[in-house]
Amino acid sequence: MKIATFNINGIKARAAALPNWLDEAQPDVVLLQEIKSVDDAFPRDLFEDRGYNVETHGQKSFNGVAILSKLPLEDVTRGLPGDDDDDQARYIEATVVGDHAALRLCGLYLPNGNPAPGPKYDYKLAWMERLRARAAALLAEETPFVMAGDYNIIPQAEDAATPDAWRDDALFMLPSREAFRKIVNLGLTDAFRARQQGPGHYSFWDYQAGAWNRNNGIRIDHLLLSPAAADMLTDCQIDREIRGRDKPSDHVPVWVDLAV
DNA sequence: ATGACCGCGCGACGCGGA
Repeated sequence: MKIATFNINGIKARAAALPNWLDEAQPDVVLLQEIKSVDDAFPRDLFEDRGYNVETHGQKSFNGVAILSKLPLEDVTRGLPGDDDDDQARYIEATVVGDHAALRLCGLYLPNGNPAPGPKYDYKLAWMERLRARAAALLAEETPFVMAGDYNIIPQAEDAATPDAWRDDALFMLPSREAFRKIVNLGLTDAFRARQQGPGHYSFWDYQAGAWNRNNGIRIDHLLLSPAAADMLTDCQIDREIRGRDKPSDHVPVWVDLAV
């Protein structure tokens, strides 16, 4: 089962590039972030015509997550537990049933957190603690799961082309990386690092300052696997080249193949 | 990060109905 995460930076702006990539890459499941659309305005037909089931959790202008799946999506839940006052659309879960196992899909768009310090940074860290609690709850249930999305976290210096430039940024500051490690250290596997080592692997390049042409990227889109899901891992890749196409998102897809 | 962007909603604007 090929499962991808992709921050598309606006579904309307990606109405051509996203279907093109789907037709080529043929993922079974896609966790989308930054749809920047309310549910009613999401162009479901684009995906239903290609055989995908569609579940969205949108809001006006900002954020918004969705799941596309060739398999039926069951027990869909919207929003990250732990704060009833949080009205930002950043989290969605659903279950797919494979040949051997049921798999919980957790799609997330973790807050950027800049400027730091400040209220946006406090929100990021609080959100990460809620995500840790959710991962711990799923582990306690022994539900195999994939927690994937735009984490807005550069885990290590090797995950940035110019790490010194990010030292005081909310994506790379020590408390951010500690909060990320606290989630991983529950027993989750960073799928990409289970398959690939070394520097130079990125999932985001800023639109500004020729970042793509200079390969000034960062790796911030991650798929964290529960132990049972990690045992099913057969591949993990970054579809880097689509960043160079017409009207690209500033992120590219990252995907795993799981023998579910 | 940075020389270099992008997407969105809003409002302006044009249009049609009162």
